[in-house]
Amino acid sequence: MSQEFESNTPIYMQLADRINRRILRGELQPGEKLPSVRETSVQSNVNPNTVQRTYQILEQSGIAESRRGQGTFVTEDPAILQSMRERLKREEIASFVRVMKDMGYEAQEIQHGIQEFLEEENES
Amino acid sequence: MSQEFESNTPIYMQLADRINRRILRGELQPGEKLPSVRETSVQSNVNPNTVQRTYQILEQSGIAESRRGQGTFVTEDPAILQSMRERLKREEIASFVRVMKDMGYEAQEIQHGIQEFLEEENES
DNA sequence: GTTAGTGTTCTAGTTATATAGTACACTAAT
DNA sequence: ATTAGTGTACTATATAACTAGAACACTAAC
Repeated sequence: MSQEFESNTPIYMQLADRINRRILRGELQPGEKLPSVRETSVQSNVNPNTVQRTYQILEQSGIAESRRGQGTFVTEDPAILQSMRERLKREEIASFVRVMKDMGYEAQEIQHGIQEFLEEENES
Repeated sequence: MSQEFESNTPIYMQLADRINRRILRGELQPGEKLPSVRETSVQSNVNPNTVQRTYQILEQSGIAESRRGQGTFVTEDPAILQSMRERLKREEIASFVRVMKDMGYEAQEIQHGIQEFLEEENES
């Protein structure tokens, strides 16, 4: 159970990221109910308050919806999920490319590095 | 001058990253002297103590060397720079790929996404 | 209307970070 | 020897972020 958390970034953000990705990759379906604040709190071994902040973030970003007395649910709107998936994809790529170029790598080297890595990963 | 700092990560780390990358991309040459703690403090508008921590990190990672009474210098050893460059490259790629796969993207989509991004970037 | 389950809010404490100020240690030049 | 310039170390303080704990508010089911 309960994966560990890194110390450098806030737990509620790490938790939000994890849930976000589970939704984006379809592991959690649109309209599906997330575990309650308290249940997640126990399972992840963090304070309910921390989970609450996580759910608050998920709601603000539009990917989930909290209904008092009922629970927190993945948004029903597949368009939101799709656009968020595209946006995050682009952001991740942009950030990655920026760092690589900042280290002095050119476009071709970046592409080649990725390709090489993916091939190696595939072999093992 | 003095670029701004983000609030989420420690200033001394952001500063270390910046200098690190300037070294890796050759903007700061092996053996070159970095500005003194106090000078950087003024230029970046942060406390000397914060700069000191930055330089301490750079020294611990082996990319720079501090000599009491003289200053802090980029390492003379090109092998260190080269291996560090390779290591960071690989780490960045691995981290990027992990996140992308975590969002549900397959190898091919990742490569394609990168390619697309780089082409767009080239046009503008 | 009572209860169990849910999200929400509030107050306080802990910790990490940054800063401030001062003093020390060493080097090179004069 | 003195001086100016450098890195280093220490203590104390302020502030913001994170976490903890408890209480509140709402909903659905019985």
